[in-house]
Amino acid sequence: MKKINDYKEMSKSEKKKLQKEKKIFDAAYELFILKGINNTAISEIVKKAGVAKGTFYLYFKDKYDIVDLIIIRKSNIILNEAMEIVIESNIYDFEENVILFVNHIIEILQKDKKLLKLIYKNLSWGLFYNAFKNMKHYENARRIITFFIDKLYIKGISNDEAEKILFMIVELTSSVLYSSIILEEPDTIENMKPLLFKTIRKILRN
Amino acid sequence: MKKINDYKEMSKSEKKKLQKEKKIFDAAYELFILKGINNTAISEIVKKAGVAKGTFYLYFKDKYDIVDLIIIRKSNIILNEAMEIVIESNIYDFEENVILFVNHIIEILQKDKKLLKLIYKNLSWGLFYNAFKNMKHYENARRIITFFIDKLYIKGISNDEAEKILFMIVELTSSVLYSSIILEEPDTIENMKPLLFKTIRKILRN
Amino acid sequence: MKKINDYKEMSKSEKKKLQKEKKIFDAAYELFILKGINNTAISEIVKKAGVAKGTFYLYFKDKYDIVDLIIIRKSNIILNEAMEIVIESNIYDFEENVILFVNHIIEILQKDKKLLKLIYKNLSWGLFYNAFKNMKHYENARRIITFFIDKLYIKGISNDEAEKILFMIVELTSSVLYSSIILEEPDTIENMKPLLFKTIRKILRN
Amino acid sequence: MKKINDYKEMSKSEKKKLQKEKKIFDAAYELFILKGINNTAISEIVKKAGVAKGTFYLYFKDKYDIVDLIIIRKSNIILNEAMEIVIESNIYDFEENVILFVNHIIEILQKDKKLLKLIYKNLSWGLFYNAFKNMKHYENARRIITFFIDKLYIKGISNDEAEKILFMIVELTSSVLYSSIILEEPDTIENMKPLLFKTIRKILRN
DNA sequence: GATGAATGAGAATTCATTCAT
DNA sequence: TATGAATGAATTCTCATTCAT
Repeated sequence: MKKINDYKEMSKSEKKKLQKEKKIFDAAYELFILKGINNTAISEIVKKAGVAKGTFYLYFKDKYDIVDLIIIRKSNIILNEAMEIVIESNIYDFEENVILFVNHIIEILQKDKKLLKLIYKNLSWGLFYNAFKNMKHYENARRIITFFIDKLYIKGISNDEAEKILFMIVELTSSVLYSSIILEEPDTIENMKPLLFKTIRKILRN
Repeated sequence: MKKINDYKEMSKSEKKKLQKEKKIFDAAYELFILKGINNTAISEIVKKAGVAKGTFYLYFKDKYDIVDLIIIRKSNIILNEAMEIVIESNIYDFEENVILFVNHIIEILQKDKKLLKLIYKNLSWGLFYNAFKNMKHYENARRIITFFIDKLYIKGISNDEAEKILFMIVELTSSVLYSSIILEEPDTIENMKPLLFKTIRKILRN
Repeated sequence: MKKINDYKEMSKSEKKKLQKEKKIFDAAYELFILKGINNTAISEIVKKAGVAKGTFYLYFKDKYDIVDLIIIRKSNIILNEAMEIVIESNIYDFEENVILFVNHIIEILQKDKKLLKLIYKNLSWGLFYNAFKNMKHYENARRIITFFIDKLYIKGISNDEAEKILFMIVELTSSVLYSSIILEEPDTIENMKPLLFKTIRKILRN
Repeated sequence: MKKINDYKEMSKSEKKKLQKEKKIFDAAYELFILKGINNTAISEIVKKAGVAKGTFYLYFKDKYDIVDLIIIRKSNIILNEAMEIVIESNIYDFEENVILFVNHIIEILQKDKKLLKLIYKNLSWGLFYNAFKNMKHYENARRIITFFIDKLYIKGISNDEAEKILFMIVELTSSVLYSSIILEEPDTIENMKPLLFKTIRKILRN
């Protein structure tokens, strides 16, 4: 079987293809962030990417195909960074771990409002969860999920329930993030944070 | 200022105007529910409403103008119903009141998935909250919000914090509702309910 | 009920609409004749007609909508002319009538090869026959068909069979016309004519 | 000149070429039958054939190049079969021979409506007639044509006229076939048959 | 000979908005 | 007020053909 990651072992044309895909992906990402998905025409994407219109359809089904990819890839990066910080902190209290984790995500998305907007409006738990659970490329993200679920299991919570708790924390966090960062409702993220963390702690306790 | 509610006191032409507005509103609602907002053209709305295209622009700025109205009006109805049930229950435990309240909302939206979809995808806390807080027509909804905030105040929670807690409960509930009813992720609403209620109780406790 | 033909009684806007339809129709006809249907873009039609692209779709479903109209209208004109000639000839022999009739059609289409091409390639008996049989506007054409069928009835041929014989004469004639005029195969129309007439006579005899 | 038929004497690479051509031809035929010519893209043909896009252009000029080939080859097969039946019948009455011949063609095309559609819409007498008259590969079909013309010659009809009569019978038959089988207009093929045969007999008689 | 990635012109269709009536 | 014909920019998507490998 062909190893996907071995960029070195790829033929020249395969590399070229990958680069072309990246060009289109990057152009789309920038435009989505800048003008929103619905206001970005494919003709703009290909123009920015410097490829022909037809080339777009060689690599993607439509705009929304790219949106899903963006969400998965970007989330993956952020989640990995957040986990990295948790590990490096050398803190072993689970509640603190979660707060640390969430806090990093907040900080990233606070800086990148556009990305937050894009992710929030197009995220579905299924897309997110299954991508990480099943796909080859997202080993790390999968490990994060498992980490949380395992920790809750130790606290006497079934895997099934743990998964649902995780889901609720994610949903609550992303809702609060979106509303407070983008709309500043009901308050700024700075003012929402203490209550959000308090609420997450409550949810994690029995 | 003209009193809006006094339908009886209106002149004939004013009544006609209101009826025309209602026709357009109703047609738009049905179509949004049926085909989604983006897939509904103004030409379809006016056709269904039986008015001319130009007439639409006499009453509304664009499609999204109507969407906001729909959300506010429909939410208002549902919230009032839910509050009615709380009052009629003669239960005076606050936690139970909230659960009863949320449960009714779940049951309504479980039956009307289309409306849930429409509301969830286009709801913003600001729209919702401010509409009820400030507008004449939504006295009841305003009273509900005040009811909750007062109850939390008695428990020693500041109005400001109470409002945020309310916000979080609303956001969490709507996220869970949407995901579980529409996508059945991470599980059906029936299976999510116990955990959702448990979580809400946790959030309400100190 | 509104009389369709009363051009005089039409409102100004109705007249305008009719003129616009005519403009598009005429432009399309000329282009179809000139370059063929498949090689004519709607953008060319509207450009030639001097209207906006959207206007096209206000009057016609697509290109082929116009093709059908062209065939029916043009056939109607030709058939009426041919019948006129039969009547004016004061010949009362049925066989001669048919030959006279067919001969006129040949002469018209011999002069207008482009129209022949258009008609032949897109004609279906159903379109043709039913249009004349049922539509208000084609009283004369209907009367022609009835005339032939009646004459054959007198000769002891059932209406049903008469209709089929008519169909075969039409099909044979149009095939021969198309092949001989457009492709000069197997011979020129002049050289085919005698045999075609002979064959038609044979078909009409018992 | 290279003998085309000697498959055995071909070099390996020549065989390979022929096989590749056949693959493309077969794929195109199936797709044309299935979806029509205009709705079949070259990319689909090569995909089905399992060759690269560029390869198509090594063997054919365009889609329509293949269409002509299909018509000639398929017609050839059908005509040969029909002739076979005439010969095997041991009937020596010419009129009966023609009817037998036409009847077989009807039966084949009645079973293979798709092929009928393809052939009819793209058949021109010239293509058909000249292919059989001149090309090496269609000796049998050529002999059939000669057979009919000879028989008519015996009846005192010049070769030239005989050819035209044949043409008219073919055109009439194919028109009736197409219209009755595909469109069921003016009636089903079963109901048209008696009249078609009667008409053909009339045409053949002096 | 064979490949298939890349091209980009071009087609059909939609639809919010305007404005003369 | 109300109408609805007209607009035309904008968008998506297709596909025959080329050409470097």
